[in-house]
Amino acid sequence: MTVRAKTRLSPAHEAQKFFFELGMVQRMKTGAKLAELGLSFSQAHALRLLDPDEPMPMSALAERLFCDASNVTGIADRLETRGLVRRESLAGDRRVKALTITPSGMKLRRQVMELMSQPPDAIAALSDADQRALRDILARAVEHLRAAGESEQAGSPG
Amino acid sequence: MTVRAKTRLSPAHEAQKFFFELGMVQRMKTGAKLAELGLSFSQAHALRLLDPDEPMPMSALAERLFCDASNVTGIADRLETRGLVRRESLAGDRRVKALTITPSGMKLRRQVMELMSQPPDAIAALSDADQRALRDILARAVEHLRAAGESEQAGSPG
DNA sequence: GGTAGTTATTTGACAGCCTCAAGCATTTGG
DNA sequence: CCAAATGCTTGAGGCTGTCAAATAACTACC
Repeated sequence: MTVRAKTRLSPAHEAQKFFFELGMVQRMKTGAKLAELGLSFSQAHALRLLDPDEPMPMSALAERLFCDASNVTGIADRLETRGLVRRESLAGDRRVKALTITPSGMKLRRQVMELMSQPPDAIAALSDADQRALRDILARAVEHLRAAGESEQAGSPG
Repeated sequence: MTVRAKTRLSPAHEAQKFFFELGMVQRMKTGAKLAELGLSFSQAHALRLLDPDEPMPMSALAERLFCDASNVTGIADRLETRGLVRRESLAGDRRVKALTITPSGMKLRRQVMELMSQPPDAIAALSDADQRALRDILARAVEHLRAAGESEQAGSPG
C-alpha cells in the first residue's frame, strides 16, 4: 500500500545488502593476498589472534575462532609444520597445550596484521567525514554486539 | 610523535576493524541458520544469485561466485541432487548448461533471501539516524567499488 | 589412595569448498 | 575439413569444518 513499492527496503536492510557486498569483495582480495604469503584465511586469522606475549591454550583459540577444538588441531599442525608456532604444555596442567608464536611466526604475523587491517579501497576512497562517521556508527554496532554477548553469558531471564 | 600513541589508528583503519568483527559474527550466525536449511554458505549464495526467471550458464555463476568453473560443477551437483536446480543445455550452444531453479528450489530460495537480507542484531539495534547514515555511507563505498571495477575492465592506463 | 567423572587434545571418518591440470564435446574460423 | 577456442566435467590434492571415539591428565569424593 505504500507509494514506492520498489524500494521498500528499510535502511537497515539496505545497509546489510551493501555490507554483505563489501565484505564479500574484501574477503576475496585479502584471501588472494594471504595466499601469496602461503596462508589460508583461517591460518591467518589464528595467527592474528595469538598474543605474541601470552601463549594461548588451543581451546581458547577454538573459542575465538568460533570452531570445534578438533579443528584447531589441524590448523595448529600446519602452522607448527611451517615453524610459525610451537605447542607448549602448560606447567600447571599438562593436558592443555598453549600455542606460542616463534620469531619467524612473528615476522609473518606482522605482515598479516598489516594486510588485514588495511581498509579496502572502497572505504579508503570515502571522504574523511564519511570515514569518521562510519567508524563511529560501526563502533556503536560493535558495542551492541558485546552487550548482547554479555547478557547471553549472564543467562537470559526470558 | 603524536601525543596519543596508543590510538593512532586512522578512522578508516578503525572502521575496517569493526567491519571485520561484525562481518565475522554475522557470517557465523547466518551460517548456523543456513545449516538448519541444509545449505552451505556457497550453496545458499548460489541459490540467491540465480535469477528465477532467467536460466544462468554455469560459467556466469562461477564468475559471480568469484570461483573456478570446476567448483560450480560440484555446487550445482549438490543442489541438483536435492532437486533445487536443474541443468538445461542451451538451445543455441549445446556446450553451455544453464541452471534453472525448480519450484522447490524457489521455495527454499525465498527462505534464504529472507534470512540473508536480514540485518544483524548489531545493526538493527542502531538508531534510525545511524541506520540511515550507515546505509548512505556504505552505498557510497559500494559505488567506489563499482567505479574501480569498471575502470579495471576498461584496462588500467597507469 | 583409589576410583569415577571431567576436561584438553587428538584421531579418524566423512563431507564440503577450492584450485589446478587434463579431458571431452561442441562451436568457430580459417 | 581441421585447428583453435570455449564450456563443462573429472581427478588429484589440500584446507576447513563437524562429529564420535580415544587418550591423557586432572579433580573430587569416599
